[in-house]
Amino acid sequence: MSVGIRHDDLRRRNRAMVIAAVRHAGQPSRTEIAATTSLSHSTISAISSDLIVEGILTESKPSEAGSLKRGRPQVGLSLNPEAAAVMTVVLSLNFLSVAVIDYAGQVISEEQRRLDTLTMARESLIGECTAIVRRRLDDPDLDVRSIARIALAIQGITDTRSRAMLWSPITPHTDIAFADILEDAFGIPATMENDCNMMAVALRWRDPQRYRDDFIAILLSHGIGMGLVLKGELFTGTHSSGGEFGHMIHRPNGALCRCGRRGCVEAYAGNYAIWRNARQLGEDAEPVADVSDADMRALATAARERDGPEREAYRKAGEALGYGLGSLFALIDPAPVAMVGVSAAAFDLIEPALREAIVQTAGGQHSKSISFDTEPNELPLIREGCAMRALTFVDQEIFAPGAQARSGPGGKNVA
Amino acid sequence: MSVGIRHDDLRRRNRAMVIAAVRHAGQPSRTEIAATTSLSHSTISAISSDLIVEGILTESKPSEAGSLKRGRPQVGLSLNPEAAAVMTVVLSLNFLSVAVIDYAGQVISEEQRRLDTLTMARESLIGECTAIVRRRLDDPDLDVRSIARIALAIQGITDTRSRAMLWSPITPHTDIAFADILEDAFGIPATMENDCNMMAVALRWRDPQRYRDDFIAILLSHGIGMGLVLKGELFTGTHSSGGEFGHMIHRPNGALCRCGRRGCVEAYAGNYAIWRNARQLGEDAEPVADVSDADMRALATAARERDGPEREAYRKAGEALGYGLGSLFALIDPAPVAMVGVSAAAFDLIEPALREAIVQTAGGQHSKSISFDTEPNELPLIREGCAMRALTFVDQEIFAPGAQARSGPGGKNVA
DNA sequence: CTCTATTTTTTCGAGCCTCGAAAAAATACT
DNA sequence: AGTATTTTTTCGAGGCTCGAAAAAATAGAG
Repeated sequence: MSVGIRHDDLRRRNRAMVIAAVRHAGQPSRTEIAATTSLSHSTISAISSDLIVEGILTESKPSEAGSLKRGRPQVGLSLNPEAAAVMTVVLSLNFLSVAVIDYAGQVISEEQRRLDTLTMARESLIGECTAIVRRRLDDPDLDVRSIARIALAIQGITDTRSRAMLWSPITPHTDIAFADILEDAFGIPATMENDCNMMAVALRWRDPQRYRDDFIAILLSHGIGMGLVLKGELFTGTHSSGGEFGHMIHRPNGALCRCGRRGCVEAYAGNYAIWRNARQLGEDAEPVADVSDADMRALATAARERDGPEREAYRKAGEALGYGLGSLFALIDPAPVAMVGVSAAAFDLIEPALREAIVQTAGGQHSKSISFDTEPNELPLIREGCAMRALTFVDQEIFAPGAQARSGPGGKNVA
Repeated sequence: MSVGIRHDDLRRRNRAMVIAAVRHAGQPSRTEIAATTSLSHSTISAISSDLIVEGILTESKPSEAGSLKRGRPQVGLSLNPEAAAVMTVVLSLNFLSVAVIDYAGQVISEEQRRLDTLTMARESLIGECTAIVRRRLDDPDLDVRSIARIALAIQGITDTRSRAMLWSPITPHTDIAFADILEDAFGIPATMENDCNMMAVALRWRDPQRYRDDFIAILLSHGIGMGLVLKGELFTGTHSSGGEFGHMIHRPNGALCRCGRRGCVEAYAGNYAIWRNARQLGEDAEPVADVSDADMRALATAARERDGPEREAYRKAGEALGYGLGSLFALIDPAPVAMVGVSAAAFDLIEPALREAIVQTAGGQHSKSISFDTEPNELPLIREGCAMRALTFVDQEIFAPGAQARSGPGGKNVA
C-alpha cells in the first residue's frame, strides 16, 4: 500500500528536483530551473539559496560569453565540486579499476590493475578490491571524509537491492556481498551494480536525445549482457539485476553455453561462440575461457576478406541476436539499440543476418526503423555509469534526504 | 525532466490515497486509514470529512458485529455506491458483453450478445459496440449522468495511451480508435484496454496475497496472450499494450503462426496449434479460425485416455510455453504464474513438458519454486479487471483530479 | 553620461496543508 | 454511576509554495 505525502516531504522532493536540474543542465540559471521544474521563481530562489549556503551549489558568475541580451544577466548555478566525492570500482575479467570523482563529475584520481580473476581464491578477490580502495583512500591529497559513496560494478548477476554479486563469469565464486563488505571495511555507503545496467545509465547521460525513455544497451563481449531502460527507468528483475538477454533461449537443445545450459543466445553470439564456430569446433565444444580482443579483431578481418567459416560464425551470431531481439521486441516493443563491446566493431558482419532474423519476428514490422549504434569500448561506459549512479545517490539520499524514501513506486532510478 | 511538486498537489494526492485505501480495505475506520497511509489522524479526519460531504464516501455505522473492544467504536468508511458508475465493454471472438457497475463495484445491469466478429464489416462492428452501450444508457432505471467512465477490453494489441485497437485476431480490421469513438458518441471518457492486462488487474484484486507486486497471467486460448505486473505496476510496451508472449520465437522458421510468421510460441500452444498437431495436419497447415471449447475438452479427454497424437500435441504446447517462460524469466526473474482460459483446464497435460523445458533455461534453477494457478474461464476476469480499471480511474482522475497528472514517472497503474 | 527598457532575482504577505496535543465522543467494564 | 479505553474532532503552530511587487543588474538611446 502506497504511503501518504507529508508536508515536510515537499521541500525535500523539490530540493532533489533542483539538484537534478543542475546536474542535467550544467549551468542553468534560476529562471531556467523554474521553467523545467514548473515551480515558481520564489521557490527556486529559496531552495537554491539554501543549497548555496550548504555548499552544495555555487554561483558561477558570467555563464555565457556571448550574452548580448538586455536586462539583468543570468547567474549560472553549478554543482560545487567540493561538496562531496564518490568512488567507482569496476571489476571485470582480469581487470580491476577504481576512480575517485568529485561532486561535479570530474575524475580526481584513479588506479588500474591486472589480476587473474578466474583462478583467484575468493578471499584474494575480495582482498584485492578492498586493498585498491584503501590505497585510494590513503592518498594524502584526498579528504577521506568527503567520499560519500562507493559504487562497484561487476560483470554478472547482482541482486535487486544492489548489495551482492550472485554469479559472475569472471570468477568461480558466487554470492559475494561486495556492498556490505565495502561498507563494513570503510564505513562508506556502497552499492554493487550490474555492468550492463551501468552502460545504459552512461548512455543516457552521454546522449539524452537518442537514449531517452526507452532503449536497449547490449554488450557483445565474451558473454552477452543487456541493460534496459523502459519508461525512463532502469529495468531490473524482481530478485536480480535481470535482463539476462544472453540467456534467452535461441534454439532449444542447441549449442552449449558457458552457463552450462544449451541454446542460449550467448552460445551463438558470445565471443567464445563466434570463435568456436569460426574454428568449426562444433556446438558441443567446451567454451574457451577467454578470447583476446586481438584474436577477435583478426577473426573479423578474416570474415570481411573471404566467405568462409569466420563469416558464417558472425552470421550465426547475427541470427541469434536478431531472433532474441525479436522476442524482446514482442514483449517491450521496438526501441533504439546500442551495441557495445569488441564485437560491436564487427557489427557490419552481424547486422545483415540480424536484420533478416528480426523481420521474421513480431518486431519485424518496424524492422527498418530500428536503429543500431555501436561503441566498441565498454569500460569507459561502465565507469561513467557507475560515477553517475553514485553521484545521483548523493544528490538524492544525502543532499535531499528522505525525499525518495517515502515515495511510492515512483522512485526515479536512473536520472 | 520530472516536474516539481506544488503545494496544492499535496491534498490531491492524499485524497487519492484515502480513496484508494477505502477501495482496498472495504470498510476501514479512519484510524486504520491513518495507519496504512502513515498520515496523521487529523489529516485523515479532514480529508474523509470532505469526501463524505462530497458524497464520495459514506459512514457505515456498526462495521463488525463481534467488536467486543472497549472504547469508542470505529466507524467504517465505505465507498458511496451512488457517487458514480462506470461501464465495461468486453469484445471477444463472436461475443460482446457490457455491464454497468456502481461506484462500490456492484453490477447494476448487463447485456450480452453473440455476433460474428470475424466476418463483420468495420462499420458494423463499431456500430454493434455503440448500439449496445446506447441501449444500456437508455435504461430508464439508470441515471446517465452518473456514468463517469467506459472501459472497453478487446483481445489483441492496443496502444499504450489506451485509445485504439491496433490489431486483433477477432476481426480482420485494424486500427480502430474505440476509445475516441465512444467518447465522441456519448461524451463519456473512455479507454481501450488489452484483455490480458485486464485479467492481470483482476487477479490482483481477487487475490492480493498471491498476486502482489510481480506476477504473470497467461491466456491459453485460441491465441496466447499475457498480462504482466512488475513491481506493482502493469507492464506495457513502449508503444503498444505489449507483452506479446505468444509471439516470442520458440523455433526459428518453425510452425506457421496465425500472425503469418513462423515459430511463435502460439504456433505450438494456441488452441489451433494443439488442434493441428492432434490431427497431425503438419506445421504448415493453415490455422483454423476457431476451435470450440467442447472440441478442446474432447481433445484433452482423448489425451488423458491414451498416448497418441493428442497427448503429443499438449506436450509440444508445454514445451513451447516452457521455453518461452524460461526466456521471459531470464529477463524478469521467475514470478508466480496464472494460467487462464480453456486450455488451463488441460494444464495437467501441459505441465510436465513445460517444467521440463523450464529446467533447461535460465529460470530453471528455481523451477520447483515456480507455482502455477489455473482458471479456465477468462471472461469474468476480463470483466472484473475492466471494472476495477474504470473505477480506479474515477477514484484518481475525477475524485482527486490533478493528483496524478503532475506526478513524475510514479503514476500507479494498477492499484 | 544619464535615462529608460528589459530581464533576472529577491522579498513579503497570503493561503493552504499537515502535525501534535488536547478535547470531545462513544463505548465496555466495575 | 463512575472509570478506563479507544476513536474522532478541534485548534493553534509551523512550513511550504505562490503571486505581486520590489530590487538588482545590464544594454541601448539620446
